[in-house]
Amino acid sequence: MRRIVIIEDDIMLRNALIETFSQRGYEVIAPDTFVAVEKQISEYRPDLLILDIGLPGTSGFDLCRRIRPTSTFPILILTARDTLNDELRALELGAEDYLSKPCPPERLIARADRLMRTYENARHVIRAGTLQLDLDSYKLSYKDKNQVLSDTEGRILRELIEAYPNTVSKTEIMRSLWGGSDYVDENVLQVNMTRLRKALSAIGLEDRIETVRGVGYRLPEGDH
Amino acid sequence: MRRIVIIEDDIMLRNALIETFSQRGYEVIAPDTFVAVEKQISEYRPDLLILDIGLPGTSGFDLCRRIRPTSTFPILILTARDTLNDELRALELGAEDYLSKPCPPERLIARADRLMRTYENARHVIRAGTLQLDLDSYKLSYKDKNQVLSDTEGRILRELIEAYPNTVSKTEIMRSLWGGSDYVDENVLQVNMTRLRKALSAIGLEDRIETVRGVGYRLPEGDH
DNA sequence: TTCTTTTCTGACAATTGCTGTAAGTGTTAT
DNA sequence: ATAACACTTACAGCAATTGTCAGAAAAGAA
Repeated sequence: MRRIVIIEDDIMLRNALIETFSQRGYEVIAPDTFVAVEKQISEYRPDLLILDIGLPGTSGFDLCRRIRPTSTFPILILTARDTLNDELRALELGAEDYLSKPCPPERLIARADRLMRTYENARHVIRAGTLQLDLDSYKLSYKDKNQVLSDTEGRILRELIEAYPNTVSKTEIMRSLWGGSDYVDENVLQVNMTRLRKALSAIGLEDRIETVRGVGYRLPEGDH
Repeated sequence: MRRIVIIEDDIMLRNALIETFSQRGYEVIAPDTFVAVEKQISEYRPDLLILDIGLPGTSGFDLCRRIRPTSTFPILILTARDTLNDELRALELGAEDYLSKPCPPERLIARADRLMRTYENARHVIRAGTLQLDLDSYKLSYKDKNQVLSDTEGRILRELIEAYPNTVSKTEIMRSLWGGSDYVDENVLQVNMTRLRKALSAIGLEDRIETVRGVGYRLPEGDH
């Protein structure tokens, strides 16, 4: 069952949207408070986010900007603000579609369905900025370049991406991949970090992983 | 450089579109005849297809229907037909976006850019009906299921998908993968076909590959 | 500047997965 | 019934992966 998160402050419209999509067999989550909601949205791991722009205490533009760097689900803007500039701004911020209210339910459904279908393959992809990792194949994509990682390399990079932009401790990585360091030498992590860094270099991602001495590793934020 | 194919019968509009996108640095191909044009379109391997609906001798709907089963590029409909039913029909046939004329150039560009960005990862994906194969990782996707194939399995399936729904001869597959049968036993193909079929079965694709006795193999059309 | 701690690197060997060969079985057409 | 074609399983060799080892390099503390 696919999950849709709806961020809409108008109570009647929100309820109508919940009804529209629930009847179509979607699981719908529609928070009624919107401050600092982006963490919740990411945790819900929706297949689609339907987002209004005018929200109390924040704006859909701000939410979009904060969500996009790590999300792999599409964002559909549904708003009463009908100017071309607003539409262009939303698309620039990473929204996939921009619809004006009022919108006939069948049109909204058709566009929503199409977005979820297009993003079907992104369900197993995680990302950090411009770097994406497919969790089934450990294929790493960055700009026009791709690199298939080995299993161990892929699992390490996954830990870093899922924590982006925070630091992951060596202890946590050792626990996740080898169940701790009781049965393997701790150097196994450093050796595989070297191999992973070499693979990243092959597609132009030199120095993408930062060592935090005495703690672990992280993918810094920035122009990547 | 990204390539855009434009299918538009109105000469002035076609030229305006060519100018709009060429100035943005895209390679633009805009045929001026439209009968049996879908084969050309597929051969161009565009990053985006911009398609009118009203065309002499055919319709954008028909083109869309014929192109979609094997394409991995997005289709953006640009039309004067402004009814909700036409939009729904186009989306149903697999179009990714539907814009009405007249459309401000900056809006068209923004939507086109967003589609090409979304489809960035599809540049290395080929498909046959509902079956998709990533050419970098040989990850096979079918409905909600995925399977990473070995190198040999992937290369064989690629031959079949690229020829879909036609038959590929055993000779052609042998030539493509092993340079013919001078240096390997011909049974190598049957053995690997068995392995490939086993991998397809793992994700619900029993009997997807059809043997054409004395000739080769093919992926039939149908409800797959 | 020196010393200690931490991290990195290259080489090697063991393990695992891949893949062609061989032999036998099954299917289809004559 | 027979021949031709296709499929399947097991085996062995090869290639890729991955942990260990030893030494080098880098960073921080004294």
